[in-house]
Amino acid sequence: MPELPEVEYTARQLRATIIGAIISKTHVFWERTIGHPDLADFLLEISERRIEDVRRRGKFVLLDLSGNLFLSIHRRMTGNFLLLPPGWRIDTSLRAGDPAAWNTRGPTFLLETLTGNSYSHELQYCRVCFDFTDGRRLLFTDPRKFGRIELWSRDREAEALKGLGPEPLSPEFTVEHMAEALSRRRTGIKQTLLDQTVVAGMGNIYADEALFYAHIHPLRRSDSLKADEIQFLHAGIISVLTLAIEHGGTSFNDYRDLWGETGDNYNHVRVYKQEGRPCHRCELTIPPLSLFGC
DNA sequence: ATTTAGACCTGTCAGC
DNA sequence: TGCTGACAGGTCTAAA
Repeated sequence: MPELPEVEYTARQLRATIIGAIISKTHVFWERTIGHPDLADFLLEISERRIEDVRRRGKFVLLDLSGNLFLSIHRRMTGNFLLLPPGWRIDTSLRAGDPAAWNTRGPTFLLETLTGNSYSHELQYCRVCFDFTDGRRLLFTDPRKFGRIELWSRDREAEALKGLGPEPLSPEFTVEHMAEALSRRRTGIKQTLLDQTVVAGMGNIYADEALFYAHIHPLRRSDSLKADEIQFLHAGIISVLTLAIEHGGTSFNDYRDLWGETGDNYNHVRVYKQEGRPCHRCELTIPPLSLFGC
């Protein structure tokens, strides 16, 4: 479940590897992965585009393309990128629309040179494949099919990304902004942190971690937080995200980097899915949510 | 305007 | 062993 740090890390890897690459052909194996425009226009418009830049906004990876276009890619739960070197043969005979491609687990890849390699599990779930003119391939794999890829004109970026709140690691993310947003919410503070209009890029892991940092219970009503608590929480969000980026993201099960490797922030998580383990702050073990203490 | 429930998906896992 | 059902997880839409 990639959140901001995982997306940032991936964006950096893509920036270092695919800027300048030209898309020669795109294969779509699960049509609903393409969210905009419709599939026919998507395939028509993306052909022969050069990748000019790689950006990140919230949990979106943005690929700027020649012709004033950009791709927005949201991995949702299980989406991942894989960059394959030249020489991999894949069976592209299955296309969106083929019952076999729609109803089974995905295309069959013929891996002549790397049989039994660590990628095989991922390849089974390839939903979209971008072929580059230099022979490399960028795959979008996504077992649960929730991920979305959209193609937009760059003048319509605001429309494509509408509803996204401030970037937590930029100056636009202020304590004042958070205080204002929290004062209008009566739900639990964790749920508010997951609202992308409040702050872009937070998910389950880093919401939990930031709240632990600030000594705030996840179920506290958002509008009950005092000024100093909001200040701590603001600092906690920035701290846990920055640290996680430095560690290359957190892998629990699905997250992989561009080469199929797991991140190592798992070893730095304090509370997310840590029930029953020793607390980093007191001598007790971490209790279930309802009893969350120190 | 905010909040909640349902939909989208499929691998995993507990329980039988 | 094999089956069933619950569950996870981010975001969007419709309904409250």
